[in-house]
Amino acid sequence: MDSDGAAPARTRAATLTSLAAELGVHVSTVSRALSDAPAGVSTATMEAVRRLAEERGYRSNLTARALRTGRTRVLGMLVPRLADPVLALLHEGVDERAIEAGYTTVVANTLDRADLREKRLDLMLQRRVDGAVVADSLLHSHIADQLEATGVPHVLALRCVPDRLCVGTDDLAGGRLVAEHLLALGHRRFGVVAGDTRASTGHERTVGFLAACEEAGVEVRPEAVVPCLFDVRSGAAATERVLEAVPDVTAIFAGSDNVALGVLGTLRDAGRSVPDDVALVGYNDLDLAAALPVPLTTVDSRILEVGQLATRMLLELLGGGSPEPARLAPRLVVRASTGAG
Amino acid sequence: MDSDGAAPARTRAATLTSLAAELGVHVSTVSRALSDAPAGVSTATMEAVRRLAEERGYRSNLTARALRTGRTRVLGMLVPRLADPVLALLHEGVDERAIEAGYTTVVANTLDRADLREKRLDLMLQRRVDGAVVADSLLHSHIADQLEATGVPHVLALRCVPDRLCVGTDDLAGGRLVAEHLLALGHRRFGVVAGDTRASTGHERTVGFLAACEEAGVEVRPEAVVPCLFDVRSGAAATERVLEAVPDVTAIFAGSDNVALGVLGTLRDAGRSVPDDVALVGYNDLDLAAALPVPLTTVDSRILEVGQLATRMLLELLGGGSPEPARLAPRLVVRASTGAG
DNA sequence: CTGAAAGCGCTTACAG
DNA sequence: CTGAAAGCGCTTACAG
Repeated sequence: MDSDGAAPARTRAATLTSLAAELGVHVSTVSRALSDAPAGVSTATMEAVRRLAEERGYRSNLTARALRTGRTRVLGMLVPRLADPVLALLHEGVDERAIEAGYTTVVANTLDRADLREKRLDLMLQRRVDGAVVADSLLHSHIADQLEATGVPHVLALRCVPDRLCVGTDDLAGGRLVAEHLLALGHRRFGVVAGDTRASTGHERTVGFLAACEEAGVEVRPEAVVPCLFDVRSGAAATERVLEAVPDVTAIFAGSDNVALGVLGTLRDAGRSVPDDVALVGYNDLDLAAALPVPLTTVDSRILEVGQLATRMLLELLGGGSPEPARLAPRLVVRASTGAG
Repeated sequence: MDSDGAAPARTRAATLTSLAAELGVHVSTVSRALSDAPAGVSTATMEAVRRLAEERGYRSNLTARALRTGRTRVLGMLVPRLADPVLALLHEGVDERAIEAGYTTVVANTLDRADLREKRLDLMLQRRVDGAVVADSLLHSHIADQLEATGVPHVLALRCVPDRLCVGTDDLAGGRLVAEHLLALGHRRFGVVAGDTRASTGHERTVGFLAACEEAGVEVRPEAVVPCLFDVRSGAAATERVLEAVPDVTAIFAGSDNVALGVLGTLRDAGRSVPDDVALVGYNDLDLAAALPVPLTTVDSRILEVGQLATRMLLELLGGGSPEPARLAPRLVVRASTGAG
């Protein structure tokens, strides 16, 4: 560390004005010469300006530019929790496309708490984000309305809300895929560790699953469907209740891969093996699903694509377009946890 | 979506100037009345100003404030990849403390690639971040020097570099803990799936492990130590080489829990069970370690605390202080994958 | 092709 | 306690 004593007096950063002064031209000339699409600037001055800018290590001040142009080129992103691998992946898709388009992404954890969400959203608005990707919607909350009221352009991602611009996976179809797979294998006694049914994801996956069961004439008792948070611990606890409700369960549908990990732990502690005693299906197809000692059958929910598409739609919105809501088709990925392989 | 036709002409956002005009006072008065520590403002005007601000939904423009004050109150964060749960956790610690202190965090993935790192860092500097937390350092790269050259205050986190302000875990000690644990269990034939040894984390964990083995008079052949990336797939591939080098291996040290997941997959495919045939130890103690069907012995590397501390140090730096580098003590967490329980 | 001016929204010494 | 002015660094019509 600074073992060489006091930091050297940091030289003031170069500005358009300082460059202009040094070159003896007007600041507006420098601005034009350095702009992405230089219009009406002689090649000679352009070269001179760019050379000096390079030499002085000039870096444009995006704060000043934002104030002047009224556009920050910053996109906000609201997520329940970025440390959840599903949201991390979504963020990756969003950020990738944002960067490509010259935008910076700012992400905030809201932990599905209204108070935090409000604070973080407020801060984003103070920072004047040009738009927002919102991935923490709950079905019966007012977040979508609040957002609408702020007037900031936004698109919901992953978790949808009726009648709102949203991009997600078709979770109803995903739930159906799981049920059809398990029914085809001959299973009839089901448990559902549903994940968070306040969110459209957990809700629709469960509804799709149950609908397919009903159509097949297979009853799933209400007590066999237990909601929980989308994390390992909560999934493990919910599984205990499922086992109480359906002691002779032969197949469990978990609302996410993380939840499935919790299910796995509880089954292990209960002395039941997968898939011999109980078949297990997760959701999302995270990396870990394939890596588990017993690879997990799951549904590829195309999170990365959802993130990319959400950004594309948001940018379209910012450009004055009217993007259509979208639901990507989920894909069943069969592995050993349902007896295959 | 906007089924109700064209968006309503969005009313221009309130500004200090618009509030001042409406109240018939000077803009500077409004600014003072709304400041966090209002100095020299009558209670009457303060109340009037705040009431109107509330009514008009005034939100201060942080972009303008930043330009004026020369401080953005934004902290940058450079990580290899946020979708890696270790970095996601680090970010959580950083962001938590940053928010508390009134700062916003901006994070960028550099994928351990020099070109991306340079681009993302440059963008951060154009955004005039007040400081940066750097978690993507490599031992023999020039990133630390480049950062120093930019003059932006920064602290390295997790991955350290000699003679630089850094906060991380004592990975030498962590590697030793693992070796001592396995030696005490009687193991003598080791494999190391080291993770990325270009980073201090992977490097020091391995060096600590080998040093403890050597002191115990136990030889670990060079071919038994295989570096890889800190992800599942790369860990799985490296394990194959370890098994070739030491066919009768009885214990494997993985440089991270994710790498351990890869090891697990390869052992499974090779028909070797954990812990009966091979004992396995990971590193980081992510949530998934405890949740695995065979719970994973690992080292708690206190990632969240590292992130919190890194921010604390950075803020201290910004305040003119001279924080000391820090290395948190790691803790061994013994579970079934090494035969316990 | 270049210059001069205005202004984005704020804060902060400086007067009074 | 309040007002008036300056200025952060930029961009963009408007002249010439």
